[in-house]
Order: sequence, then C-alpha cells, then structure tokens
Amino acid sequence: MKPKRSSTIRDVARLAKVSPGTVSRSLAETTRVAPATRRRVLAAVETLHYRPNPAARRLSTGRTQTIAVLVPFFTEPSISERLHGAVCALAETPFDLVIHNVVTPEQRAHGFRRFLNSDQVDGVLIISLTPSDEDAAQVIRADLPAVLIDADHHALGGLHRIVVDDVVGGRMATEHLLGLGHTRIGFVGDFVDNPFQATASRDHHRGYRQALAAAGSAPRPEHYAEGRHCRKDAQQLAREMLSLPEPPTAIVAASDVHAFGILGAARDLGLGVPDDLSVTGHDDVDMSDMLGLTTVRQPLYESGRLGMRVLLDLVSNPRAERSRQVLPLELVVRKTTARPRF
Amino acid sequence: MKPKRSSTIRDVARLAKVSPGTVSRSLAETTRVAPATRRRVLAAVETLHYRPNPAARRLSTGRTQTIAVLVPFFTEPSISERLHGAVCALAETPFDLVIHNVVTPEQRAHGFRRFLNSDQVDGVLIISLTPSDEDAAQVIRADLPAVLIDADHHALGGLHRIVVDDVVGGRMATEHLLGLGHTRIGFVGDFVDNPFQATASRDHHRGYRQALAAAGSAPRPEHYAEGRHCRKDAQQLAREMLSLPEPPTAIVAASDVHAFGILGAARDLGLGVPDDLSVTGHDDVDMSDMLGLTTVRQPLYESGRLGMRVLLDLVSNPRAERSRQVLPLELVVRKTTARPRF
DNA sequence: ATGAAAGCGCTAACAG
DNA sequence: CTGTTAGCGCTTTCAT
Repeated sequence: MKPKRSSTIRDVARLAKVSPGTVSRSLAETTRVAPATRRRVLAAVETLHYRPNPAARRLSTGRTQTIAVLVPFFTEPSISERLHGAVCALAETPFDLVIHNVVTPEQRAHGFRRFLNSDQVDGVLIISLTPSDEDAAQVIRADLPAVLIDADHHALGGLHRIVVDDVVGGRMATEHLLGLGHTRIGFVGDFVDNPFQATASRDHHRGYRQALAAAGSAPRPEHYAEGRHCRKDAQQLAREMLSLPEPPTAIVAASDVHAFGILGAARDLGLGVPDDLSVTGHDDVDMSDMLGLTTVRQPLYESGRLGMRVLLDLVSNPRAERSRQVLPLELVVRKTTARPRF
Repeated sequence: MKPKRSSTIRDVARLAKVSPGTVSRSLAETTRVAPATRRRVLAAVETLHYRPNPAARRLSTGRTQTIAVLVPFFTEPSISERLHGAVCALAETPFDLVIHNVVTPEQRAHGFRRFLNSDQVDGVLIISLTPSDEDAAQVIRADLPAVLIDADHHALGGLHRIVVDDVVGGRMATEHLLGLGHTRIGFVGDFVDNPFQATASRDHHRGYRQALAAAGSAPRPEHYAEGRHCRKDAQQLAREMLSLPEPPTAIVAASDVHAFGILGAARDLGLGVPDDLSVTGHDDVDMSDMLGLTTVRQPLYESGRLGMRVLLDLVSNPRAERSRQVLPLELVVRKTTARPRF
C-alpha cells in the first residue's frame, strides 16, 4: 500500500536508543527530559529527517491543529484582503489553514456540515457569509470555536463577530454628498436577497435612507438599483439609472466594486466625474486610491487578522465570553465627489 | 480530554447490529455489501449524524485527501484568479485544500519542508513561485505529486508545469507598440532578483529586447526600470522615467499591476494616455477591462483550474510522464495604446 | 457477505 | 527521568 514509508517515531527511538515515548516527549517543548537524552533524540531526528505524522498526532490528541476558513469568491478584492489578514495571523502559529470556498448556498451548508461534528478542525473563521439560522444553531450546539467577520445577525448572538457599523457607513457616505449640496442621490448595491445573505449592502442602504430622511429628502424609488455583487452588474444598473429623465447627480455605491462599475457607466455615457456625477464607494480596496475614489474605508486586512487572533484565543480558551468587536470607519475624500453643478 | 465525543464507527456498528468493518465497507461506494445491510447502516449513520474521522482514515490508509497550495501574496489579482481556478477545480472533489502563504524565501523553504516527507498531503500545487534548485530536488526525491503554475526553470524538468511563453508575450506587446510607430519604448517590471524568483517579468523583458532588436532599435538603459511587484513602486519608477529629458512615448509593463502604476504616474504628470503615452500590460486581470488597458491576456483562472486537474490526475496515477503545458496568449487592444504624436 | 483482529503513528497515563 | 502500554477511529486482510 505505502510505497515509500517515511521514518516513524520508532525509527528515531531505535537510533537514539530510547523509547518512543521519550522521543515524543523530547519533541514536546513543554515536557521535562534529560538534556543529554533530548540532544541524542534531536540528532536522530535530524539524520532521519523525521517529521511527525500529523494524522497520527491528531488522532491521538483529538486536536487537529487546523483552522477552517469559509469564504465566498475570494476573487473580490475586499474578501481577499480580509483573507490575507487571516492567513498572516495564522502564519505565526503552527496551525494549518484549510479553505472552503463558497459560491452557492448549498456549498455554504456543506461547508458547515463538513467541519461541524467531525473532529476535523479546531475552529472556523467565517468571512462575509451569514450562516443560516440553522447553521448558526449547529455551530453553537457543536460548540466549535467560531468567529464571524463581516456578518451580523440576531441569531448570531452566541458567536464572536468582527464587524463594522455598515448603517453608519452608509450614512457617512450619504451625508458627505448631502453636505456637498446634492439632492438627487442614487444608490446601487447588491441584491438584498443575495445567496450569501451578506448584509453590508442592505445596511448601507439603510444608512443612506436615514441620512436622506434626516435631511428631509425623500429617496426616489427609481434611484435605487440592486444586482449581483460585481462590477458588470453595477455598470449596467448605473447606466440605466443615469439614463433616466431625471438622473441622480450622485450615487452611493454599496462597495468599491460597485463604484468602479458606476464609474465605468459614467464613462460609457460621457459623463464627467465628479463634474456631472459624484460617486462614493465602500471599503477602500487597493485600486480605489489609484482611481481617486471617494470612499468609506474599513480595515479589511485588520479584520482578517483580528478575527483570526480572536479565533486562536478561543481555541486555546473555549470558555471566553462571546464578543462583538466593531471596527472603525473613515470617510476618505478623493476625487470622485464634488458639488453638483446646476 | 475529549469533552464531547462525536459518534464513531463502533456506535454505528452497534446500532446497525453489524461489525465496524461492515460499516466501513458500507460507506465505501466501491465495496460490495448486501443492499439490506447497507441500508441499515446508512440509516444508523443518519440518526447518529455520524461523520468519519478524517484523521483516523488518513492514518489508516496513508492517503490524506488533501492538497497543499503554495502561493505568494494572494492579494495580487493575478494570483488570486489562479488560486480561484484551483479552488474551483478542487471543489468538485472530496479533497481538502490547505494553503501555505509565502511572503519570504524562508517561508517558501518552510512550505516545502513542511509538506515534503511527512505524509501530510497527497500533492502540492505551486503557484507563481520558483522553487530553489534544492527545493525542486527534494520534491522530486520525495516523489510527491507536484505541479507548478507560472514557474519554469531548467532544474524543474522533472516537474509538471503549466506556463505561458512570457518571452513571446513580451514580444507581442512590444511589436504592437512598434507597429504603431513608437521608437522610444520603455519597460517597467519586477526586480529580476525578486524574493520568489518569479521569472515572468524577466522573460517579458527578454521578449521586449528581442522585438526591439528585430526592429533594429536599441533599448536605452534609462528606459528600463525594475522594482517590487506593486503598483506604488511602478508608479514611482514610471514617474522618474517619464521625467527624463527624452522620455519614452510608450511603456511595456511586466504586468497589469505595473501598468496601473504607470497610468497613475501619467496622471500625476498630466500626461494623456494614449495621446502622450501608450501603455501595455500583461495578464488582463479583472480591472484592466474597466481601465481600458491594452494588454497581453493569459488564461489566469484556467491556469489554476488546469493545474489542479493535472495534479489530481497525478495523485491518482503518480506514474504519468512529466508534462509541460503552454497556454495561449492573446493581445487585447484597448484604449491605452495609439500612434505616437510628433 | 460479514466478523474478527491487526495495525496506521502518535500521545498520555502509569509504573518504576 | 524514562520505558511500557493502551488506545485514538478507521481500513483491511484473513477467515468463515
């Protein structure tokens, strides 16, 4: 069955003239072993190029030393920045990272099922994915350490979360535009009922309406559009909205990716930005700076890093009380917003 | 030690009134079991929510059902598209994916060491990372199924590779510019001696020189610049190059990311593109379309998908002969290139 | 077709 | 401080 077997703990034991147990102890930093013995063992390990078999260790200890990450489409720059932060936080530890990519709701459910209730991972980090109530209940029941990044929901009270206040974010962007003097402000975002139940766009829209209401301005239904979370859809949607008899003079985008689409639409239509149209984004991904996009920045990389840290803490101390950390938001004014011209 | 134990194969066996061996056989699609027995077993599995413990299975079979991916900075859009392809190809299989992120050469070496010679993974996919000769030798010696994407090297003859011909790519871009009438063509790329030994930039430059030579035009040293693989560096480099007394009228960028930086520099300097400056990229990442960048497209997503497929084949049939697949390149002319104006 | 039993490689008591 | 031993949960002969 096994063509070339790598050396086992017994080979090392034999060479070092000790018992397997002693080898195991010598390798564990924590256990006390006579220095001379440990040296001998380590030498044997070296010459045999011995590497402990992780599967065996897992089986024996019940700890897996691996963390699962559930994440949708990590082609999205915002997602990949979060993921990057998480990966970097893990790099400093001996933990492995297994990735489960989610592109359909079935895969989401499958992802949960796969890691729950099967001593497969020590913890799971969930990025920009809202578990169904059922999934959440299962996680809590299985009492598997879990932390959610960019997902918030009433049924999630029992889970650790790293979030920003997206409602406030939506308000910030809208108030900025209002302050500039815009009155016809549109909104382009994700389908509220999107496959992953991402809530950011919905909350941005909520903040947008709050800001408008506070300014005594009523949002027009035709100035709202939702689509899939991608540039193309946003571009198409914006093109339609901007072709209206009374187009908006500014658009709040639910994300920078949406904003890029809107910028594309403006270009298609020969509209100058910010002269004919102001646009705001959300996230501040890498490219936004280069495009001069005015946006509401959130700490993406940091969210991943922090989420992973919290998770690792949780793994070593599962009894920590549930926390919900809210990261700061910051309006970054660049070149896609200006006063409307009459 | 183990607070809440999930159910084991013995629990299922007891409930179904069969032996553990039979449960195991019932779960393996391939083995023949009396239909009635299998039904009983499956029912028991269902009621107990039994999931086989992967660590135990691994230990027993020696197969890990996991694939490792070694990848640098997957924040780079080109990398994350490749990775995405790989992940999608794996999603259709029962394999797990463990990711090892590489940001330093030490991490690269560590990544190799970690997966080699330690029955930890069934195969490894290496993206945009050239193994050191030593690493490559080890992979071959360990005879672990491995495939390289976007890495090519004489010492790698023993490994499967998915590549494009970057020299040709560099030539295509340069010839396009030459055909437009440019004579002062610059080049901005990565450090030739970059931490991951990525060779794409170097090869693009080689193709660039070939094309110039064929046109009887000598490249000027001051029209060559290299830096880290990021937009900021490219932007800075381009700014300097374009501030020269005799600046180039066109620049070949080693990647779209570099090209974005160059576009930024042109904007900083008030240079119109393509009127005052033509720019070509390499890769055709998602944003390039929106920016109207003329570029040499390579199938990024496909490279990941194909690489993973080849690897999976290799895992099930380790004796396949070594292959080297060259993916096609395509010049996509958009709006950042035009005839030079005199 | 199914049961019994022997490991896979490691860790963690338990003795000594 | 170190050797011995008993599993961890599963697969896989080998019998029956």
